[in-house]
This record gives sequence, C-alpha cells and structure tokens, in this order.
Amino acid sequence: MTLDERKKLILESIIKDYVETAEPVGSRAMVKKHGLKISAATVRNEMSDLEDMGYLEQPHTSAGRIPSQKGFRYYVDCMMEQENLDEKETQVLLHLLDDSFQEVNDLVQKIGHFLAQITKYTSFVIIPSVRLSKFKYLQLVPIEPGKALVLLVTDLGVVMHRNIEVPQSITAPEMELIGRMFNQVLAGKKITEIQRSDLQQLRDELKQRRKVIDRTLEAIESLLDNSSEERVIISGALNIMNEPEFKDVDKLKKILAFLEEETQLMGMLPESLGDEVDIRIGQENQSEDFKDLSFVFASYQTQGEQGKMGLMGPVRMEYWKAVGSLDSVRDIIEEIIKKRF
Amino acid sequence: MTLDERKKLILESIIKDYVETAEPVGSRAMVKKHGLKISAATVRNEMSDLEDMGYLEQPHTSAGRIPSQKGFRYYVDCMMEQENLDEKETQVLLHLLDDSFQEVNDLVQKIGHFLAQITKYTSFVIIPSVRLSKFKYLQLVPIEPGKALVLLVTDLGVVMHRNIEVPQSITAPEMELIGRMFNQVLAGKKITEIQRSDLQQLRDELKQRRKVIDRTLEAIESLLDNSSEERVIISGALNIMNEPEFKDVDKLKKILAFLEEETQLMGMLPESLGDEVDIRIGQENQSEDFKDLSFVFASYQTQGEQGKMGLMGPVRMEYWKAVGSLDSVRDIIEEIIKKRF
DNA sequence: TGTTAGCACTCTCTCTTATTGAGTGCTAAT
DNA sequence: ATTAGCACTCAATAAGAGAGAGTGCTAACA
Repeated sequence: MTLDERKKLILESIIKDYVETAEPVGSRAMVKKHGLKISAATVRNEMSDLEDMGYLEQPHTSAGRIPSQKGFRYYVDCMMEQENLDEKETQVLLHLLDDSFQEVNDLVQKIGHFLAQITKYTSFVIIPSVRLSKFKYLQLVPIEPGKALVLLVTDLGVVMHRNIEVPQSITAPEMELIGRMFNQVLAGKKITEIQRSDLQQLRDELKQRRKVIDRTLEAIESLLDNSSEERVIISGALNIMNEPEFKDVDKLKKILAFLEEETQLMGMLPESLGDEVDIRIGQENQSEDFKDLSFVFASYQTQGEQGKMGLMGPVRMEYWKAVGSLDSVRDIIEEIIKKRF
Repeated sequence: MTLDERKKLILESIIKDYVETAEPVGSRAMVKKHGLKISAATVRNEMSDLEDMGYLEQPHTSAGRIPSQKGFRYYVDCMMEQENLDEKETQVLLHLLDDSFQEVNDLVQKIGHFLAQITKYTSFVIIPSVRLSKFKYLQLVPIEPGKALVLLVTDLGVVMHRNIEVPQSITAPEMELIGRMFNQVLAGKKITEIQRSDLQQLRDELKQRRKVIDRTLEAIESLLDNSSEERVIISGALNIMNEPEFKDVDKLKKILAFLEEETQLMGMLPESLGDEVDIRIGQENQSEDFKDLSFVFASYQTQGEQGKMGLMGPVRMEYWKAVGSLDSVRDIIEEIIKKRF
C-alpha cells in the first residue's frame, strides 16, 4: 500500500507535530503551523481518508488526529530519513571515550549514558557474554597461606577473579606452574569451547596437585556462570518520567519495575540482528504492558561476537533520532573496539 | 516536656493509625478502632491540647488530626519501642548470607536488598572506603608482552586491578621481584597511611626499573582515587512509589534523581555515628526537597572502620521497624565480618 | 472533479454551584 | 473531669453550564 505525495506530507506533518507536543493535531492548526498551500478543509478530507486507511485515529469525535501505531509503522518503513549524530554530538562522544577506560564494560557504560543523554530516552547496552570471548590468560596468585586468587583475563580485557582455598603446603612456584599449564591448554580458545576433555587433560597432567586444580576449575566455572548471562546496562531510566503519557504513577511503576528486572529486558531482545535496526512499535511488543512503549534495537560487533543496544521511549518517539543515534554509535563503538583490543 | 499517660496513649494511637492509613485520624474512628475506654469528646479535648503543644496538626478545620513532625520526634525519642527482626526474618537473612560471597561488596549488596525488602523502604549501605582498609597484597601480573596487570588486595578481600603498560623487555621474574618489593614496603599498612616516603623508598630501591614502578604507582593511585569515595549501594528505590504521599510524578522525579546521584546521598550522611541510630524526620533534613522524607542511619564496624547504612521512607514511617531492623542487621553483619576476614 | 468556504454539531475541559459526610469545637448536663 | 448533643466547617464528589477546538457535511467555485 502506497500513499500519494500529499497524503504522505500530511501524515508526516501530523507525526512530527504529535511527537513534539503529544497533543492531537487539528487540520487548521496544522495548515497554519506548516504554512501548507492547501486549505484546512482539504486537509480534513485527506485526514479522513488516512483515518479510513488506519494510519490515523481520533481520540474522540471532536478532537484532532493522532498517528496510529500503523501510521508510525508506515512512516518508519516508507518515509523516514534517519538523523545521525551531528558533528558536535560525535565530538562529545569521542571526547567521552577518549579517557582511558580499562575494559569493554567501562566503554559500554559510557556509551549507554551518552545515548540516554542525547536522545532523552532510556538506553540499554548489552555486553556480549564472556563465554563468547577468548580466553587470554590465567594465573594463580597466592594471597596468604592457604588462600589464592584465580585470575582470568579475556581478549576484550575483562578481568575476573575469585578466591579459592588451597593446601597450606603448596608453594608459589608450584602455583605458577599450575597456572602455566592452564594457559597452555586454554590459550586462545573461545570460552564456550572449553571442553571437558581439555579440563580432563589438565587433571591428568597435574595429578599430584589435584586439589588446587579442582578448586581452580570450580572457580573458573563459577566465574563463567556468574558472568555468562549477558550483562545489560541501563541508563536514563528516569527519562520516561518526562513523557506526558507516563504521568501516571502506576504505569511508571510497571515500567521501572520491568527495567529493574534485567532478565525481563533480556527476554525481549531480538534473537539476532543484522546491520539493520529493529523497531518495535507499541503493540508490536508481545506484552500488554508495553503497548505504549516503543523499542529500537541495534547491534554492534566485537571481535566477531554480537553485542546489542537499544532505546526505549514512548510510541510517540523520535524514531529518526533514535535510529540515527544508534547507527552512528555503532560505527564509533566498533572502530574503537577494533583499535583497542 | 513530658506528657501524661493518656496523652501518650492518644498520640501513639494517632501515630500508629496514621502510619498505617496515611489518612488523618478522627476522634470517633479512633475510639472505635482501639476500643478505648474514654469517649470521643474526651479524645477531642486531648487532641486539642496536643495540637496546642505542637504534637498534632490538622490539614484543615474539619479533618482529623495527623502527627506533626514534632509529634513523630517526641514519639521516637520518648515512647518508641523498637521492633527487631523476628526469628523468621533473621533466618531469612542468615540463609541469604550463607551462600559464599567473595568480598565485602557482595555482602553489602545482599544486606541492602534484604533491608529494602523487609521494610518496604529504600535502603542504602555504604561500603567503607578502601583507603581505610589495610593493604594486604600486591602483584604485577604479566598479561602479554608490553602489558601487565596491577593487582591489589585489601584485608577485607577487596580485589582491585588495573592495566598498565610496561617495557617489552621486562621479564616475568623481574616483575615478580618488583611486586615483592612493593609488598615488603606496604604490607599491613592502612591505605591512607601509605606515604610519599614509602613510595620514594621504593623508587630508590628499584631505580633500574623506574618505568614499571612509576606505572604501578600511577595505577595504585588511580585505583585508590576510583574507589576512595565510599561506594553506596541503594536498593528498593521503587518502594517509595507505593507510598501515597508520592503519587505525584514530580515529587517522585526529584527523589529518584536524588538517589541516582550518589554524591548527594553521601553528602547528607551523618559525619560519625556511635552505636545509636540517627533519625532525621522531614524538615530536620536541611534540604527543602526532603521535607517529607525521613531517614534512619546506623553504622557497622568492620575491622575497626565504620560502614554506614540507612533507610529512607516517608515521614509517616514505621520508625520502630526501621530502627529495629537496622539494629539487628548491624549485629549480624558485624559477626559475619569478624568470622570471615 | 478536486478544492474551498461556511456552518451546525460534538465532545472535552474548565469553571461554578450544590450536596454530602466526616470531624470539630462549644455548651450544658452528668 | 467527662460526656452527650448540636451547630458549624471544609474537602471531596457530583452535576450543570459555558467555552473552545475540531470535525463532517453541504453547497459553491475553479
């Protein structure tokens, strides 16, 4: 279904106005505001057509029109021109990321913050699971007699550690040796790929230090368990409070509670994303609770694995800005990761 | 100023009712509900007296009475019996903490969560600054040629790390040596106590490896800077949304924004706390923004240093429960820390 | 045949005006 | 000192009366 130029123009005007003001748009006001060359009556006729086609709706008989979710969908699919970060915004982001950051997590945190700030929506950035990154380095660090620290570093600079107990008798050089063995067997493997057989091999080679090995293996497993779920970092959750459609505390509570439960958010992520952004408008989200929220998802690549990020806002969202920001940020983030790791 | 028994009884009844319902309490309703042996008219007279004394106030002429902030203060100071955790709650907490946790931070996180859940208020727990804990162990871990990790462990099990760049030429044994030197000089010192002279001594002893030393020192400093501010962990921020006095989105926004700014919260903590809890009712907080919030603060001791925790709720707060919970939790937390570290 | 002006009609929003009911304060009786 | 009785107050709710923005329809127009 395609619309003629004038209908498109009118739909676009209504969307822009409504996104800005959150109020139904009337024919007269619209003609005035946009300085259109046609009369209000004509606009009314066109509006009526658009309503019949399902792209507009009326809150009540004598109100102006607002875009329906189908209207937004049409706009997004067929008419929208995305609005990337401008020069200044890009500078701000680059400057923000210029400071030394230690690992991917810091980077992601900052990006999330930036996205929320620039769009005024709620942002979330998902850090790819460490399971998918590569094992880089392991060391056993003796802390005090009977205690040691398992230190695990991945290729993206993520450092994980965990305390273990070891026999009092074991010496520092022995521990070092054990660490070295681990490194030989595991170096460069994807963390998901570490197999029982590898671990078994280790056990065999280091029979005489079984206890330390076992503890270390347990520690590694526990580290992976703890961080195997992808972590999501949410920023700007309070931004939704500025949207007039969420002046109601109960609605708000539902949304904020949803954001607090990371698992819920993870659950509604798109399985996999290409280069395209994925836009979910209102009811296109399964859940009843999100029927007046929209989401825009995008992905970024790190060392071959996929991270995700997104923005959440009202249905009355500046999709062009959201999509453009995500797109620009994706480019920047990928470049930086390539350069740094 | 002391009140006679009957006035106390009436004040208490009003407080209990008002805390429960958030509605002004009328004389008749009160007599009925509590099965008092005196008539509504008598209660009215007493109420009138209490109002003259400033312990009660009337939202408007023909409404019931609500306790004034002074009334709450009197109750808290002179009449309140704190309500500690009961058997079951204690069990829940102990069970929660039974699982292995790696360091103080995990412990604190869980405690915060528990406090928020049990009281239905917003909790915050402050982790004592690492500056105050003791240096336990440092190691330089070679990660790959030209890169190393500075690993710093404190006596409370907090592990901090940071990447540094090192000359390609340096060997693992050399690094180990450097680490050992650091340990000798710094071992057991409080982190605040590490003096320039100590660091200078190190520089002298290890002249030939100046670059590594310098980088390591920078890393240590940066670690300390990053974690020298006491960290605060906030739980149950959304609980305030259940209080009828915060049905207004703008009020809510102010409070949530306040909670997001950790520094602001830190700024209003009491300087030092004895064993007593510190209660701040409404306007007793300096800021205008908190005039309808109450805070209850308490401290806990870790290895000689003081951590703090607290609860935030409406002025209409169950102070007895808040104080009791904090008191009980303090005992439990201190015992566990003593046992573990 | 598409566009426009004119006009009656609709519906929300806001501002007033009752009405109700919980609660008080005062007075007089116990 | 306590209590019953009663007039009075005031918020909260409901009901009614414009006002205003916007529509849909009809008839005139290019």
